[in-house]
Amino acid sequence: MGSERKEGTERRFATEEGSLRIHQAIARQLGTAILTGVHKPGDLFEGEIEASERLHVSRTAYREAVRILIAKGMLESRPKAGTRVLPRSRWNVLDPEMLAWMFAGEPDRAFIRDLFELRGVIEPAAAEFAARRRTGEQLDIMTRALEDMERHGLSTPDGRAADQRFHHAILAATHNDALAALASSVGAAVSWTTTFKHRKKLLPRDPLPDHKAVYQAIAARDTAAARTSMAELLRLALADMDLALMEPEA
Amino acid sequence: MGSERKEGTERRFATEEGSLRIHQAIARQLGTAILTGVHKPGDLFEGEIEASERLHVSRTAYREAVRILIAKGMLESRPKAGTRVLPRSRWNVLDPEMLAWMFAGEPDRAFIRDLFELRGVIEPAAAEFAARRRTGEQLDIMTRALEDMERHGLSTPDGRAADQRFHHAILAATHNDALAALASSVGAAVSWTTTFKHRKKLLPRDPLPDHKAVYQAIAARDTAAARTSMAELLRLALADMDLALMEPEA
DNA sequence: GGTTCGATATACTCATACAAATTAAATTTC
DNA sequence: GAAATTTAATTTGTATGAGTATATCGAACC
Repeated sequence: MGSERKEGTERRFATEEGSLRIHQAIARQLGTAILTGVHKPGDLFEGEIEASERLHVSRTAYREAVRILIAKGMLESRPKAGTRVLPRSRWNVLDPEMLAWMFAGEPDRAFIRDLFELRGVIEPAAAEFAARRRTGEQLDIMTRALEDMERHGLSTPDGRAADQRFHHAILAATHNDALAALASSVGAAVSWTTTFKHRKKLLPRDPLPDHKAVYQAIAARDTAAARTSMAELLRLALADMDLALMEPEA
Repeated sequence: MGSERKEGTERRFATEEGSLRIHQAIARQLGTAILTGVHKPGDLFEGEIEASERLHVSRTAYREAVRILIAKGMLESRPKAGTRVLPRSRWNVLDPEMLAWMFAGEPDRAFIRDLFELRGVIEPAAAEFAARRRTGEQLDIMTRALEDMERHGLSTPDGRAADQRFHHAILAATHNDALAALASSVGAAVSWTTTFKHRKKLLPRDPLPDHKAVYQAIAARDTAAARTSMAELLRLALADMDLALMEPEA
């Protein structure tokens, strides 16, 4: 036991695109397992030696993976006590990487609802701040994003990326780092919306006019209009979303 | 070179309270250095060997520290390219641990302002949701928190902890995990408010009536009143805060 | 029954060796 | 001479084994 590790080659893990270091791959694997409920809060992990052997990685790599998850509030580890999953309330569910893990698989519907509710709270206010504080450059970014959205349409990845860029630009234009930090969370919700709606083949409404209304309000520095138009955009998006979430899985 | 490591004892790092593992202590040290601008975005770190030797820790421990900071979006590392500080926009500034590092030292005033603005966006909405969805148990928690606040006063650590518990309970009562994840961010702002005001010796106003108004609205399930009373609480707190921030450092 | 104390399991730290990956330079080729 | 290709060098990444520190559990002891 110990001479079985001699190949020494091909130690990479494929993912959707590109490859990850081992520790990162393990972190993703464990993180996903926790998010999907394989390991529940309070559950105790096996020891480092067992775990690393079972996963066919070194203790070093495994430990670094665990460090990552601890940094995200998912795990806790103490000598003798072991490594255990923390209560959900301690997880940094807004962490960009964690959101990526969630949305790589089939994300929890309740959490999508929560994320949408958060959008509803954040984005109208953000739009108002953006209307007040945006620079010319930031407006240019929104202009281009909107153009790209129109050119590619929301059915293409390029179009969806442009959609995200638009919302991201608004948050950046608030000139508030704390709000801007929520960009990835909002982005995850944005991307999921169109993905979901598209999968359901129900594109009942062209979202572009809504976006343009927001854009024009921000361009005109009309704070009140920015807020209300963004709220309206979200209200409609949420309605579509709720409709999609109601139905059983395709 | 190599026989100098023989003592083998007393390898702990003291902090305000308790002790940290080495990797965590290094992570805190590096994280704080980045937050205070010692290492700026784009800056390249020294190599792992140099760094770990300079800090008198093993490469393993140093690397685990770096993994933590990477997990929080502050660093990036690639073979040959080295380890460098990411742009501020990539930092997870809402991460609880990161907030703790910030507020251990003298936090950036601009960021405090941002955090307060975030509170202004989040908490009124949260109060409204809480008024609609709170359970009896959650209301009990608020009740006790308010009692503790009244008993201890905001000048004591116990009182301030109760203040945080109150706001935390409201976020929990939204039954929205995404909103609840912002508890630590809001909490940091809450705690800094009273600390700051107290340091300045300007306690012009008893914040308890404001809190009671919010509490009663939530207890009565009056969503509109919950929102407006929370907004009012924050408006007043912000006014005090701005006043304190205007003045030069004591 | 509570308290102290010791054994034990577990994560933590260290040191060293080697592998992989990426950048940069050197070389070839057109 | 410029572009593509190969080579080399540097840095992080992974593996392994030995030893340390610490929290928990159980037993002995008030």
